[in-house]
Amino acid sequence: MDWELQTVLNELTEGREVTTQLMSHLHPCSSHQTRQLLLDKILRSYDKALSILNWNGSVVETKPAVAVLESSPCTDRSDTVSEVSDKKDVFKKRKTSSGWTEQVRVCSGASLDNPLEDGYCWRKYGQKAILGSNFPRGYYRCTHRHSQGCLAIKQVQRSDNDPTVFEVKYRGRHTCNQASHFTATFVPVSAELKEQGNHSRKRLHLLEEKENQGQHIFSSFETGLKVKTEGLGNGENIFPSFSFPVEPEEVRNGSFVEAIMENNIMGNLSPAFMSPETSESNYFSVSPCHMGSFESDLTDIISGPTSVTNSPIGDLDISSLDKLEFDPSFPFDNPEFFS
DNA sequence: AAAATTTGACCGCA
DNA sequence: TGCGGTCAAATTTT
Repeated sequence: MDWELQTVLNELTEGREVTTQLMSHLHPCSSHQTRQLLLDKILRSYDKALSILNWNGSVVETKPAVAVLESSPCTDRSDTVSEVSDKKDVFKKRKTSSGWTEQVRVCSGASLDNPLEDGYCWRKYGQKAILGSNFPRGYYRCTHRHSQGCLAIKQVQRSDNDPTVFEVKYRGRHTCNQASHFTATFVPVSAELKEQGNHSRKRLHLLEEKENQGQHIFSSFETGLKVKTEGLGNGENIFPSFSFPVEPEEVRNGSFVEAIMENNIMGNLSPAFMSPETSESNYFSVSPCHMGSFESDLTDIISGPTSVTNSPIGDLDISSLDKLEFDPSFPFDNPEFFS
């Protein structure tokens, strides 16, 4: 069966199941948070299904309003469109709004090149030399594009002005399970910290360790990590990013979440990982001395917001419900989180 | 063997 | 026609 059709069916089915769950939670004893989570879950499922059937549909409407650096609006001719239209004429997907959901500037002195790991699994599908740029632009799409119909893509390009800076542009929405998993984990953390006056970043960006194009030049003299978030100057920074020293492997095998929980919620998170509360540009660095036992293998830890369209609320899924029910320390009782 | 990356070809838009 | 974005075969990595 066509993967998109299957995805639509799955999402609609899930929406129905979650709706059923919600019904059981309409009892007065059920918490408001739980009901809210279920509602968000439902909306997310429908949103995903609709986004496949019609790109111009509710996706745009339900996207969190996020300021975007549309420095290089691209055409609407994504591979998604062509792939889909090649397979099924009934699925005509076109975006009316061009442009990238966000742009993140990521600095790293350790390993500077290439795909910036951000908690999601990306598959590189192209690289292009850009006119006027010293460095090529890498094109990535979500690894789960075909398996789960996740349409998120990103571009990574090293800055000409500052070669230690990577400009990452995200586009599309992470609808894969991976997205749900991460947002569900991080958002509450952020909410709690915000409540306390600290302001951490929600998302992770980890630099991959690949070396090419001579980035060793930089890695030899700088190990500090810096993250700069841009394009979020709408007053409400929906993507306060979050940085954390975790090896990419941990991200992929799932232990990453545990690491976050242990190091952040359990109170071991270094203040260095906390981002200053600036609505326009979040910029902080992580000194190697904060990395503790991680530092031997950890060459890069970079953080930046991930796709704007990954609404933290909307991406919550059953895994977050599990946390709600089984992890008393999880700050779900924070009203801000559900607002 | 499977997954991921590389890289030249191809395509559409300006 | 050139450029940016994507495709897809070949190659590399896991």
